[in-house]
Amino acid sequence: MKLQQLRYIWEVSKNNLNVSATAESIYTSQPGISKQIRILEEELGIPIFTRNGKHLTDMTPAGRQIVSIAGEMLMQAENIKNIAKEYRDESKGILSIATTHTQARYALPPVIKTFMQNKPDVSLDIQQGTPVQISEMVSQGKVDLAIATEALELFENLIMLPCYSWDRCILVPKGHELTTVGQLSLQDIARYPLITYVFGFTGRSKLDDAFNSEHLSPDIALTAVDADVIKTYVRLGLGVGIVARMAYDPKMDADLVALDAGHLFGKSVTKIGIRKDTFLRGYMYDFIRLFAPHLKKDMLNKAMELKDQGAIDALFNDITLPHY
Amino acid sequence: MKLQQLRYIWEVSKNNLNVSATAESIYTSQPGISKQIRILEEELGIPIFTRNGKHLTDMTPAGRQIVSIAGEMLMQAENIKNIAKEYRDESKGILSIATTHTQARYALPPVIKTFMQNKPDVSLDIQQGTPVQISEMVSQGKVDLAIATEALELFENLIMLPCYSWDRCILVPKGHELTTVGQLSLQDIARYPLITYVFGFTGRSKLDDAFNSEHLSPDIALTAVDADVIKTYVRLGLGVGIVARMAYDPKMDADLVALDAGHLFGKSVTKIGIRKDTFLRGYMYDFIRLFAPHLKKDMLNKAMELKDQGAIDALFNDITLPHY
DNA sequence: GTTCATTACGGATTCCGTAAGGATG
DNA sequence: CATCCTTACGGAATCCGTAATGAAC
Repeated sequence: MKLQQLRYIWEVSKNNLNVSATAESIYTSQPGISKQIRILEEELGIPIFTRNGKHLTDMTPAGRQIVSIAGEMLMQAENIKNIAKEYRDESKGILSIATTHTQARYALPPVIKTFMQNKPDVSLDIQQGTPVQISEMVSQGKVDLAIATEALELFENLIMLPCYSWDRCILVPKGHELTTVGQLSLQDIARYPLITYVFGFTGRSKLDDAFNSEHLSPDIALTAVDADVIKTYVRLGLGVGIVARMAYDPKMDADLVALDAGHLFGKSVTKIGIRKDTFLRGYMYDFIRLFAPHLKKDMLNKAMELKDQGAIDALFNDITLPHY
Repeated sequence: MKLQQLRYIWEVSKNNLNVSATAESIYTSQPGISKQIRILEEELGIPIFTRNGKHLTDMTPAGRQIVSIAGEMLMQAENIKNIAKEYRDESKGILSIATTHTQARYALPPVIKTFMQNKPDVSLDIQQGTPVQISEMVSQGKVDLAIATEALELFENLIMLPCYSWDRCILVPKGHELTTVGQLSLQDIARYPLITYVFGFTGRSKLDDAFNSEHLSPDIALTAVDADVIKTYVRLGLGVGIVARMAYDPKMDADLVALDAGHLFGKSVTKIGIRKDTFLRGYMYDFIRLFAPHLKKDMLNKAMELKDQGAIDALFNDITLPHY
């Protein structure tokens, strides 16, 4: 059994059982992979993949278990390499983060600015995607961290660390009728066409829940994946925007008014997702600490050791998160 | 990075950093190991071992972490092989158990007899040793299971499953004065020279605790690692024996009298120790079930998933163990 | 002087590429 | 017939043994 062989079965399983595509994605030859898989199956004495003639059609039950363990082993191999890198030069390295537009645009900039000043030898790699995409990326080890409000819970090999809570505000152009209403109600808002996030983005589900629980079916006129787009259409007078509060910038958005809506939709919590059993490099601790000051190194270690999300959540029970 | 290289550093670390001895123990050449370790260190860019000239003297901090992960990876490689074996032929295999004389001689025979009848294609390999030795064996993956009352808690990569509780009895020759006493007290016993287990064996510590708490310092005339030896000396009239109750066989030991001593020393619990994250073959579940009927497959899986001994103990809180 | 790790070197094996072959849909 | 996996084959790299070297205790 070779690590290389384990990598091949792992990669093939992540590429829809297509060996040719796998070969391309990892820059090697297709017969090479095919051969090594055969050798491994030979050594183990069982097939890992089921074949129909010359096509891989599925995985055997044993194959599934084996591939899953292989995945863990590959991660541990990465961990060993990272430990070595950390001891070689703890200031140098790469920090790759997958996140959503909302975070990258509104929550991360100050953190990243400070981080880059503090750790000039760490190069930052920020990937952007949908919540599901970024969760998958961190789950497969393609990035070190994911930062998101949604979807992280879908991958059970991740642990989630609460970072900050936030609520929403209503955006209207200056002079809009709603600015004259005191405390807004859902009914007030539901009278207007709404512009907000696409489903699955930036706490959109909380928003739907709130309207549903009051049996309102508002007119969602337009949805977008990010607040910049939403603001643009609010400016055009196409409707009332509902965005995360941190997306409203009093200076840049002086032509808009942000009305309080925290009481209408409740708080959402943005979390960092990390793959269980990952070796964290020193600068990763620092970055996390910058982003969420309550996540001190020992707190983080404690959370990483607990493999159970319930136990991790309990850890944070009596901590008040920063709120925006 | 090769699995072979990881195996080498792991084995060297388990052989007092002696490469020559390691080479012999795993039947390969010493320069081969030396070379591969150098190549690995070269690839990682850091030393794993510290050297004084040509002698390995210690491990670097990074090396310790790396070797520890390497150990986990090697276990996972074993797990993959075992999964394959299980699917190839679930009836065939080897079950290796490390245990103490007391278990092998008194607790295991009926279990093993039944098991061998049920699973004729599984060959049993019973290793005997001191509690510390057998705990170490299972901790290093040299056997599948350890069965013992003591020492398992010393190795933190093991989980312990309570199997049965037992207490002690006092052995005297027929007609001995003590047989006329009704309910025995520690004082009664402490008047005679005692013959019992060597320290570290078969719950010996509980025994010392009991005497200490009454400020008695009995005359321990003779200690032995097993009850058969103890009985022999009791027969010679050299003293009063204190052994585990299951070591008294009314038929074979008809010339001796067993006096109740459960109230004097309290219960001990015999446990099965298994390395965390081990893949258990089907017949292993069956064996454990035979030995400890309350350890059903789902119960066992639940316990194996919890990595924390405290949580495992909680699982068994409301279960009454079989008692001997 | 014995124990122990490293270096040197050669043969066997393994790995991985290209090219050709055969099955599937 | 386009896609995809397997087989065939050859060159390069790797692995692992023996023998020789040199440092540590």
